[in-house]
Amino acid sequence: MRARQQLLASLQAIVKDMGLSWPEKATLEPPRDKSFGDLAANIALVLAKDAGVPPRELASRLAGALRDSDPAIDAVEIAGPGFLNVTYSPDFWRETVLHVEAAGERYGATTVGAGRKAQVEYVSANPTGPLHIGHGRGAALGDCLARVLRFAGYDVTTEYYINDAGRQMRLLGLSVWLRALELSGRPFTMPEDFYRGDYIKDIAAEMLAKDPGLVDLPEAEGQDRCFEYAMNSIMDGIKQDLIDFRVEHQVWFSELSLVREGAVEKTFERLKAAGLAFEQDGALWFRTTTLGDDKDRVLRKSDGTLTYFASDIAYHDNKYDRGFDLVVDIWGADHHGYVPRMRAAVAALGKRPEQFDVILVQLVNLLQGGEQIAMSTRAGQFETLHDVVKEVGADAARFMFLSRKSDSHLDFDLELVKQRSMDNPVYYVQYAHARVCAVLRKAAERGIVPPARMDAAALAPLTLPEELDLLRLVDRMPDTLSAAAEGLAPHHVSFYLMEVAGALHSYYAKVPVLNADTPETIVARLALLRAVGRAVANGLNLLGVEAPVAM
RNA sequence: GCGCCCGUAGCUCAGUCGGAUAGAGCGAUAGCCUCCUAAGCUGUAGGCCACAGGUUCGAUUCCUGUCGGGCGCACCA
Repeated sequence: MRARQQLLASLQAIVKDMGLSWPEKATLEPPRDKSFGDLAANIALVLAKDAGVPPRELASRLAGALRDSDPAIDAVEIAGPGFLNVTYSPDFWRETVLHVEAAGERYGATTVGAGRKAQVEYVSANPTGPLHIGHGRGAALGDCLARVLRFAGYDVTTEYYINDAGRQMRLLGLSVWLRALELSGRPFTMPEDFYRGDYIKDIAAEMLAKDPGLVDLPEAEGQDRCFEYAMNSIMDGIKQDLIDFRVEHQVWFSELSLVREGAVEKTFERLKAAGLAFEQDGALWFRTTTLGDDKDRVLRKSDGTLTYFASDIAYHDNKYDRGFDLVVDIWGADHHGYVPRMRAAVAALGKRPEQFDVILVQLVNLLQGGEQIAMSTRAGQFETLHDVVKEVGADAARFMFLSRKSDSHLDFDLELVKQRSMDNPVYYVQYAHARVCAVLRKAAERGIVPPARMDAAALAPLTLPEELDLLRLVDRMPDTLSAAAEGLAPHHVSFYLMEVAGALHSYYAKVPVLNADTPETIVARLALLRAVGRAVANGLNLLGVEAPVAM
């Protein structure tokens, strides 16, 4: 926000001149009530004690200095216990259009990330079956967060961790193998905990069609082959589902590769050297209790196999080795008990707590017309991400996922998501963009095209309160986006867009653009709409939602 | 039993580092197309911010406790 930055600079200079230091608790923010001006500062309240002056008196001194310091400021008022309510001039707000025009597709981008390397790991579902709706939420969130972080100046890498080394994978191979035996009429017994989904049978049938001799192989080799084939087949499906959902992963990282390269053993040595690993009851333990966990954790089980945790530590070690300053993991909320031990691991690797973040995504409740759809293994009921995206479209699904904060439960109602109402705000926002485009298109048909770069003076006809409101909103965009990045909270983007869309629809209904009184007013209003449309388009792009030019 | 998350309008949810009179949509209800896209706009009703204490100039926000809901508490992943 230009206004915020400018005011911050002015106030900081004034406070410094008074021989005082800028307190951390000072805030500058748009007040709830518009009559309180454009920005409210609590600096006098926070600083009063240090200055040894009552808040209102300090506020009065600051106000005087502020009025003299910046000609763009129209008014400074002292309110309540000592707030400074600052109002900027209409000219100042009109310049917002010029800033949008200059920045174009980059409008809203900031440099708060300062080029720091960040990694976002998300989805990372075991390749034992297709992605379901819950994975979709994590996928949308991770993908959007990556875009938001990039826009805020981070150097972001997106990654999917493939758990291809554990017990689940052996079980997958076994399940396919047994199905293959079944399909070939060979004797077999199904254990309790094998994978039962129909896709397992499909994979087995597919393998037999290509190689009927499969079932004649020795058991170990057959199961190995089944595992490899099944995993690749399922991973291909997962990758395609993610592509269809417009979700990007730049790196596909194999757990098995860590084990094979000895990275896990190397990590063990590291922990042992730090005195954090010990043997007990035939197992290798990690003393996470000294680092905030509530019990110690096993790394290598007494049967010699590794725990998932062991390779996950090695994986995170690998991440930091690749130079990431910030590592963000997105997990299902049912894994929250795993957080303390991972934090302990990161600490053991010598990293600061702020270099590691976990976003826990709450579960998704899939509904149809208010009725809960059972997430059973039974096929056909839109339980997979693929089916849901096919049914409601990527735009609506993404927007729905991204308009809740991640730690609240999400009711995903297929009927509502298909509806064109405010229950499904994606249309509301997209419609705002389409409307802007429609007006600009119609203007062009009449031969009216505002210059790509407006002249400041040509914006003077923008005097209505609604127009200044729109400009203030657009000016706020960079702040909103950087807050979303720093808070790892993409839902701020969605809410911001709904607010902008609301202001635009309201303006559209109330103020004629093409039928304005003078040609100068028409051009100025077109330029305003174009700027608002640009802001909406940039925001939608961060959500990975299309900004249609017509609806 | 212990730990984490949640509790804000009838419903679904926002509310940033503690700020001024508590926010939106849906639903309810009353209106608005001779005029740039009605997938829209304008009004009205609707609140003990779960409850009780504490911290301070000020608490929906921070702390403690209680109640209610969800999820964890593996040599599973």
